[in-house]
Amino acid sequence: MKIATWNVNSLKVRLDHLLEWLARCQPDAVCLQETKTEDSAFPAAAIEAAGYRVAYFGQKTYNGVAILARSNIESVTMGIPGFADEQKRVLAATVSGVRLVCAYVPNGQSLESDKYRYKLDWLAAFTEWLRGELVSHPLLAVLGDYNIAPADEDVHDPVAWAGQVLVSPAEREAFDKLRAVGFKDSFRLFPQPERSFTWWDYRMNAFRRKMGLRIDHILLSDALAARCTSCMVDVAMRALERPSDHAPVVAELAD
DNA sequence: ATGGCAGGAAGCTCCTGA
Repeated sequence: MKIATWNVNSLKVRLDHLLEWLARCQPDAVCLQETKTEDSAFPAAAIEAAGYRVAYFGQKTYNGVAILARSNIESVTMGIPGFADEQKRVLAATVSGVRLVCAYVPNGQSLESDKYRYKLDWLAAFTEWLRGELVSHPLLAVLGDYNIAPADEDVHDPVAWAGQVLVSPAEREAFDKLRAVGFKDSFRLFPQPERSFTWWDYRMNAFRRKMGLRIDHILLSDALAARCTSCMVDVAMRALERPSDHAPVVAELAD
């Protein structure tokens, strides 16, 4: 089973890229973030024509998540239970017996921002929810845009980024705490190229200059990590004309 | 020290993202 996560930065703008990528990559399940699309405008027909079923939880302008799968999408839940949130950032579903959580973690904007406090509160609620989910769903994968670069090797210039949002100690502690619930960062289960990133700023030719961050992740429960045979970043998607600023991350699970 | 690129909504400019 091939599972993937991709922040598309507007599904409307990226639909052609998505369809081409589905045909080339042939993932069994995909978690999308930043669809920026109201449910009434979700391009379900085009995606279904490509052989995928869809579940979506979106809003206008900001946020929005979706799960695509080649087999049935079951037991769909939206949001973090018990955490009041106007922003549509979490969608969970079961596909082929695997529980998938699609997450768009808040950005935080800056350490001084109210949005940073929201990010940390959000991560605390997310982590406690997943602690329970792991008990009821041992085959659990949490895929998404975490907006956290877990370690300095995930940052093109750790000195320049030190103390900023996406790399701050409190955010990394929150990521470590989530991992400690019982997840492995699938990307780090395998040797990887140096300077592997999943996001590059649109400005300053950041992609061409390899100035990126690794902030999109596929976390796997121990039972799924034991079945994981590969994890890679599909960098080619960032090199296209009018790309998303994020590249997909793809993991393979043995049957 | 600042803005830089992109998308969306609104509407000819601003907010947000990361």
